[in-house]
Amino acid sequence: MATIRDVSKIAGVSVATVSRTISKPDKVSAKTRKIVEAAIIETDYKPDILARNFRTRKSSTIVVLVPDIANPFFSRVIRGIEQTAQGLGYAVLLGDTQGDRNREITYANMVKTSQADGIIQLDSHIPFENENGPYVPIVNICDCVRGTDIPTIEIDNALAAEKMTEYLISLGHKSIAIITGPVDATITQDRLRGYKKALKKAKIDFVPENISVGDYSLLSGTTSSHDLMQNTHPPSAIFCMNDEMAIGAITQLKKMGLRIPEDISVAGFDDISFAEYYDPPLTTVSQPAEEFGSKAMQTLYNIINKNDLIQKHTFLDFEIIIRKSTGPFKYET
Amino acid sequence: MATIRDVSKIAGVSVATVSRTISKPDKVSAKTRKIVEAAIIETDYKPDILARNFRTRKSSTIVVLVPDIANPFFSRVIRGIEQTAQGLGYAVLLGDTQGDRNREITYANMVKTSQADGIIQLDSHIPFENENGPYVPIVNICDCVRGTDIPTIEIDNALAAEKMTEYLISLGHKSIAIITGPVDATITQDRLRGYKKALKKAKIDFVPENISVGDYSLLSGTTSSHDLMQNTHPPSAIFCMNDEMAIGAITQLKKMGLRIPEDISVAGFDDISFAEYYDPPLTTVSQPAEEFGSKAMQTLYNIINKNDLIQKHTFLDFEIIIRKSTGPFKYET
DNA sequence: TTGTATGCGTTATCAC
DNA sequence: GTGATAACGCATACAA
Repeated sequence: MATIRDVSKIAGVSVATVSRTISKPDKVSAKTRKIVEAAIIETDYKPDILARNFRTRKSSTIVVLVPDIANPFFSRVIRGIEQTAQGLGYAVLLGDTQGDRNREITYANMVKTSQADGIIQLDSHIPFENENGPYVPIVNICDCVRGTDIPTIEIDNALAAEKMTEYLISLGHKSIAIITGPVDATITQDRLRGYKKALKKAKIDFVPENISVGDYSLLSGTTSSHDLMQNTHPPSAIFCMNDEMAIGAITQLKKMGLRIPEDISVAGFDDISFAEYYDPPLTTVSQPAEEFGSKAMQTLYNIINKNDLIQKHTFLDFEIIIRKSTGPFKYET
Repeated sequence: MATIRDVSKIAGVSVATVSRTISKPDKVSAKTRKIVEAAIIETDYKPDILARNFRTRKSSTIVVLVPDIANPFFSRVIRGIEQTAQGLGYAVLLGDTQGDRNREITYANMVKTSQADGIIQLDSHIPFENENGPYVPIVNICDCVRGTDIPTIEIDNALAAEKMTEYLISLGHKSIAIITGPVDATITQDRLRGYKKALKKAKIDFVPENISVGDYSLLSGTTSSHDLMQNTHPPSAIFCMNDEMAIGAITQLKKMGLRIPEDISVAGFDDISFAEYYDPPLTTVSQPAEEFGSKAMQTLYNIINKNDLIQKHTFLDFEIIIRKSTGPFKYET
């Protein structure tokens, strides 16, 4: 493998000039630049990235912290991150944390040791032991932490939940249950707030019984929906905080002999690819998953390279997708 | 940040001894080891990974090449890789190639430049421009290249397809269509072989018309199944090479007014989590996705570290999962 | 078992 | 605009 020294010898210039030709071409005269470039080709010189990383204390690598890569929504986000990272010359280290805080911290430490230049966090934690540590480039997406000045990228979750609830109300539903994510997550609280707001606007009493806490899994959709139907006043519509739980719920409700949407409406969140292909096709909130990733990577890039165009808070658009899993409320006959 | 020199001063030993204490503790006397360890704690010394990587020409990082991370089966495999990699002290670089050969080569070059120590390839290419280049630790999984000596981890795809086809035949089906993946993929050819073998054993003529080439997407399941039903002799069963295409197919067939499985049977491959929750629940071939990943990482680790226990060819178990999307063949009434 | 000394390949500082 | 040279922090060959 040719080194920078080999190139400098062949080009008849110093190693410094070769280095400059590569990283700051405008600081080299056109003439010597040509000579050096020729020598680089002749020697088939490839800069030693490890040496460069070591010297510059940069790795051109970012780590993405994800609770679970097998979640279809997250994997789309990661695809968006990866595509944009490639374009910007960054590699993506995968940090599947399974929600484990220690793993988050382990990965976050890779930034402190310069193994990575920044972090994209998809969960609603701050992955540091103490916030007073050294400055770490980070952006928080999808499920954002409140009360910090960490740049975030999200949709207006409260508004999205409000709109979906309003839509269900517009269909005549008055007893609308909701299957949530983990209660401590910001995203859960935001969406719950939107849900309650819509109820209040429609002068429908909020019934605590109508809330069931899920964990975003298919299974939790089935168990939660089953539980909800045991209520003294079972709901006529169920709003799930992701599509997996909605699909789990529909499966369960069908098993109980209910027809969707004639007997009960079900709505989801995310608009994963399967939503459209389900039976019935799922009414849901569509989120721009890839754009989440791409915007996050772009923002992180700006932070790392101290571009002053850092937007502290980016809101992306969501869309209510109406399909066949929701329908008008019908009184029992 | 404390360096190895700071530690050596405090401990009153040479930097070499500190270095040894960390990487080859048994080469240091118990007494000095204690002293050094105390000094490490006192200074809160953390080895500079970048310097170490540079010096040792190793990165403790592997790259995984995946055609599409958003594919639920692949994301489970990657989860398996990542979990095992963490345990072995390796970081995982994500290489979403979108099937692009140039991207594969770009990522593969990271190994040649020591930015990564090895590769796990999930697609059926060899990610090198020429095979005569320097030796690169690599393992190939899921969809394996033939005729190379690259270690592979796979299920017996031909056998799995044969068994599933046999099962459909046992239900009385004689016109069994198959929706494949890309024709040039090893996995497609293997499964096709198994399918044909089962037909032959049952003395059923192979009908080229019964093959439709898909691309593993939901959409291709719908278009392929639609096409197949236009055949002069439409099939009474469709075997799809993944669950997404099976779900796409069922959606399409239902739209055409067909009942599953009364009018037509559909089987998939992979047993993704949604398979069980579909309506009807999908008959499919279950593959141990996480185990694929974990076995691959373990094997790659052995190769990188030249453990002699490298198994060139690992076969994992599959299982035919019979659910409700397949049923007995019924003559038209 | 331990210490000394060297160098890995690059970038950055400072002269010229 | 260019060159000489000093780091960067570590691991290791070799000497002791």
